[in-house]
Amino acid sequence: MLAPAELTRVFRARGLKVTPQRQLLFTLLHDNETHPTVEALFATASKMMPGISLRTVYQTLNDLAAMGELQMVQSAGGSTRFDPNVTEHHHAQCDRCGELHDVYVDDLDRLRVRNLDGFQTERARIVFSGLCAACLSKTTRTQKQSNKRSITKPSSNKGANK
Amino acid sequence: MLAPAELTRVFRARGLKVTPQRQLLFTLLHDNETHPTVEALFATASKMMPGISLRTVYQTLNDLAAMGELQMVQSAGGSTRFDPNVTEHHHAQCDRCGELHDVYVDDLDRLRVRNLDGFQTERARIVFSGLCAACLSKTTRTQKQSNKRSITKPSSNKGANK
DNA sequence: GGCTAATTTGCAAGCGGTGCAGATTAGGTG
DNA sequence: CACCTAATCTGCACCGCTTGCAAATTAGCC
Ligand SMILES: [Mn+2]
Ligand SMILES: [Mn+2]
Ligand SMILES: [Zn+2]
Ligand SMILES: [Zn+2]
Repeated sequence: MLAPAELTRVFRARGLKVTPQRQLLFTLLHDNETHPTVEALFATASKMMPGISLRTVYQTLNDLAAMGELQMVQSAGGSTRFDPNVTEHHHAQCDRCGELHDVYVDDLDRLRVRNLDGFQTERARIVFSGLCAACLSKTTRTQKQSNKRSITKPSSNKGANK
Repeated sequence: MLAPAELTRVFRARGLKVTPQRQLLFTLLHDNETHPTVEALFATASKMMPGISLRTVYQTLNDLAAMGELQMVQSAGGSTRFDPNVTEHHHAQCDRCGELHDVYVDDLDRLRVRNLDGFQTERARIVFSGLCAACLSKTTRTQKQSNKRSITKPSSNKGANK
């Protein structure tokens, strides 16, 4: 997602108004890696701007998503999450705490996929699930670590974290 | 999912009753590759057993899912789909007609995943999206085929379809 | 055939999300 | 700066999917 100042420009250029509600959401979303739900954003926004409407949060997020500034992510069973990271990436979701973490896969096109006969693939989304580092350490602190094998071998990770 | 006769045995062994409603759903689900929604199953079931309750369909499907006989698949925006294929597989969803097709990936563990630091992956689910063969042919029949490249190269597919 | 716990059913209610219409306001105009 | 108007915000009703609940029914055991 673009920075608030740039979004402001883009909105005005399109004849869209830059309201205080929108400005607030721009800043709440910028560089936000928590994959927040509408409710989560509404809660935070309400503290800073009492009276803001839940409807407005829905509206603004949908608009941003339609503009390609946000990605919508449906995680099982819950409400839609919004992701200002619109670069190609995937997610790892913790079975215990439910948090989503960004992961990056470079060699997706090397996958051998069977049974795709005739299907023209445009995108692929991967969701890994398991236990996040935080929940894992809470578990192994008390109980002996079972030797489950990861189904993915992590790459060396050189320069992975910018 | 087990065959109806075997499910009957399993249910009785657990002290669960094998009602006509359950038996009907067992057969409707067996070898069903359509990834039906509750509504779809309810519609079909209603024709064969007028008066069956939507609530019962929900109940039974949830029970079967909890027993590991069905996989629940959430596809964006709609209702949950149920999948009697509980072998490890993935899905290709058509952007136009919404249908889900099973696909198989053998070399998932060869993926290089960055940023997984500490996450213990148990499962990975991939959803490919694009256009299915049927929708694609309807499109190319009228408009010149754009030379979009698939992001996955299909494997040779020898013996892929059992 | 009778008993009883499991199941089914119908309906109300919960939850996430959207349609709508009246009140409000950003931002352009003179 | 005051004014105008289209864009926006708000509150509320409502929708689609799913679950909770309790009364009525029934499978499976004796
Ligand atoms: Mn993300
Ligand atoms: Mn499937
Ligand atoms: Zn966690
Ligand atoms: Zn299609």
